[in-house]
Amino acid sequence: MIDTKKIGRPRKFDYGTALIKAMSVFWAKGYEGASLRDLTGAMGITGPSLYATYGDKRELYLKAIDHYCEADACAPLVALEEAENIEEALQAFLLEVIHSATDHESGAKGCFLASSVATSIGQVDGVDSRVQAAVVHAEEKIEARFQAEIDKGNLPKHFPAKERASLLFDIRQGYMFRGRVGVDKEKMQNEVSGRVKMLLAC
Amino acid sequence: MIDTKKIGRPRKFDYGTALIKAMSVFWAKGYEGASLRDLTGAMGITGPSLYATYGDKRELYLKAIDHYCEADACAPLVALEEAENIEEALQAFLLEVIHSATDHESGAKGCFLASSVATSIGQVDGVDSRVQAAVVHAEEKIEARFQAEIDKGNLPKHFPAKERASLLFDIRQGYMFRGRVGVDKEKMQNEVSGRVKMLLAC
DNA sequence: TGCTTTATGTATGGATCGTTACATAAATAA
DNA sequence: TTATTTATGTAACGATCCATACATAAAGCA
Repeated sequence: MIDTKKIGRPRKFDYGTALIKAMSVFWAKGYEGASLRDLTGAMGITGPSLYATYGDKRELYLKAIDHYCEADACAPLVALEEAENIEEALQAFLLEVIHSATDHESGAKGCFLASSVATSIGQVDGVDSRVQAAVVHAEEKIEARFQAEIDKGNLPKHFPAKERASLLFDIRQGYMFRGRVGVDKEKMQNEVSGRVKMLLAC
Repeated sequence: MIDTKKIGRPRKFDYGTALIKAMSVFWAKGYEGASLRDLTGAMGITGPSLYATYGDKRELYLKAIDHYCEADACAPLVALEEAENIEEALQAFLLEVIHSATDHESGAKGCFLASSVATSIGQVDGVDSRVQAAVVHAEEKIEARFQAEIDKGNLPKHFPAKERASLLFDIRQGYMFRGRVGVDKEKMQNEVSGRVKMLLAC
């Protein structure tokens, strides 16, 4: 039931593609560091098109954050949920984190939320609640995976699911920061198996 | 041998105090978000005084980063090194991290390097090397503390000092990010003792 | 064919950005 | 005192910032 026919002149660019380009600019340069010239240049559109389509700079920024939360941020969580057993799940989660921290297709390093958006917390209306929601959402997903393993009997009943979930999320932040700083990818990968064992120890 | 007598009109403000004020502004607003108006206003000086004393905006920024690395960033490391035994050392380190992430005297939240400076990596000349050096320095200090305990026989010879050092640093990053986001301080403190046990487990 | 609707490109608005001349003030040195 | 040195405050510079007015172009609808 998607009505592709719309009144008026059709836009020449793709909404989502241009939004991803905008996200890349914000990711690399931050909110204040990303000028309208940078944004329109990367998006391949003019200023008035940007304002007509996305609103002002702040609204474009919030839309970029929402896109990151829906697309990029959930990739490790998907890997966590899809793996067969919990050990493979944690391994896949961390490897996906390292991958996105060092080899993101946009060329930007680290985590968009941790390395760029965090700077605008308390500065740009609407950012705080989004970042807080992203943290809660991720930790809940991780905890749910642990709990599912407990319920299936693969982890002991007294396994501290909540504590380990927040620990895994903190480890994620550590990897993301090191990715931004430029730490060698292989150095991070070598640590993964040892950390997985720790996360599952009782 | 400090020669307090200097030729020329003496400056009306204290170099270090004003630098800390500048750091607070950069910390809260980021490099691009901190305008010269913001900076001079917080520092209590005029534009020309700022340029004559610290150089341009970028040089002031780098001086603020250096100050943070020498003063604030090392507080948890000092706590780590001064504590009697390794368990108390880790506890003190993490509590100091949480304290600085949530109750820094400047009013800013999180870690200056992780929450603000990270955004300017690859954007402002001189930032990359400073952040990389800070990471290496911190991990070396932590590893040295572990190694000292191994040498004293308080930790087994096969204790993975390097891996645990980088893990502790990643946990630090996690706490700092959550401080920036606004996670409740007590929630973080409650996790500390459990994490200390994990960090020392073999 | 108009009429309406939406998107585009040009061109520019006022505000703020970082930075610097310039003249003045306050200290030491001769 | 006079000369030298350094810091201060005012005032302004060109550049860039985000945002928008305006006229034009391209679609569906009547």
